[in-house]
Amino acid sequence: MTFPIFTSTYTCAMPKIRAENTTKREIIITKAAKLFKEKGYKAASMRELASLIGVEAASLYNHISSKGDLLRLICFEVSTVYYASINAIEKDNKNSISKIEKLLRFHVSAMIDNYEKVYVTDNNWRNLEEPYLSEYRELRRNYRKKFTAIVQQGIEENELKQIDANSIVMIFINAIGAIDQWHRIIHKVDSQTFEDIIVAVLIDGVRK
Amino acid sequence: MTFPIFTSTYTCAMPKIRAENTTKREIIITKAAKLFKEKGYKAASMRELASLIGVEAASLYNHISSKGDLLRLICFEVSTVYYASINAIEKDNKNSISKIEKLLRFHVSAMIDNYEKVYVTDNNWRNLEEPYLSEYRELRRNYRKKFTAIVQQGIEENELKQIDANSIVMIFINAIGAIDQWHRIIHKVDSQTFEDIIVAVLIDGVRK
DNA sequence: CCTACCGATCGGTAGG
DNA sequence: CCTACCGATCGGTAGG
Repeated sequence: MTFPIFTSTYTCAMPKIRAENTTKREIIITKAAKLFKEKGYKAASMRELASLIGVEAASLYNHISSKGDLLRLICFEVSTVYYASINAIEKDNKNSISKIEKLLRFHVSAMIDNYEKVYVTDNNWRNLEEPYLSEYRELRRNYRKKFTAIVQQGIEENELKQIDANSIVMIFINAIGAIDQWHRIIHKVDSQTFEDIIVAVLIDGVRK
Repeated sequence: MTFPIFTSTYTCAMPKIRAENTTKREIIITKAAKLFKEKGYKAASMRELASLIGVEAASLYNHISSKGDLLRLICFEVSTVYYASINAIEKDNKNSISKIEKLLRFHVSAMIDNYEKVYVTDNNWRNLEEPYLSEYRELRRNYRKKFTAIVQQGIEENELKQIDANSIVMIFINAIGAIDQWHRIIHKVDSQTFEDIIVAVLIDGVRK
């Protein structure tokens, strides 16, 4: 069996959010993302994080200020990367479908390359404390608005079906979460194939 | 703007998992689902649950045996409903696309009608304790296998694109989670329209 | 259904 | 980076 299908207009290799962990602080953040992903933010304890790193809990506080701070750092780092991507794509003089494809491929790549941090952000941002919670919520809302505008453009230019653009964006953003499950299991298809499948299914699903 | 599109083959009205809460025990379970959804299982406390119901925390234990038991009851109740649905659909003598549509509509309806319980199950089942965790994991795996078989049938009968069936199922199951976001916001489209959109986008996305 | 209370664990600080 | 320890909160029990 083969999985042919979609001619990629873009290759969209997204680098890791950070190339290598050098400082102790960065090691703590990375390990925290891994632990938060496995246990959930609330269920993860600073004592367990410390033991993963090989120090006592109290020692963590020489490098970071609190547990909530770890979550905040992760969420806003991910958000920054997402904004950089959509801001660049918005300025493209491409048609809507090309922009959407590029954005979908970015989402998939980001999810694969920065698995833990993206997962933690998507699933635990509600645990942020004020004022960061409100700030993050606004970033999220605004990101979705930008995404919706790109879809709306495609509807108006008759490239896409006449469907509510907001609904499409909600479906797309959720569908991409499938990568999480792809990541967990023995991969019957490689990451590039899976990316192609997601792009093909979603774009053909809205294409006129 | 209108949202035409998909001719529904099935109407698939799924009733609420339980019609009304009569016993105190059922009230506790329902309120627990609501609380677990809002705060997450770990972050929700039995004291807060008790106060929502108007009793002291200790009094809860006259009706349920533990916090973990509440989660178990919710997850396995949802699972039972899902199995009833897919077992019925499997036996249909319909083509693959009709079965998939019916299944998608069931998922959407179940998510809308039993919002809190389905949400809690999808997002908190990892907090189940053994042996229930293993049991639930197996149920989940097996459900997905049934779903995949229906998709595979469509691929082999040339109704669907030649794409890895597992990947399609992962995308579908995740995409349906969009209802959660639909549920949170001011509804620009009603639930029936949103259901139609999801079905249209996903089925056209895999249709040959 | 309540009061009273338990042992455990949490995030975080003081002080060195 | 550690030991020692804090106040708070947790799930749950005893006893009535």
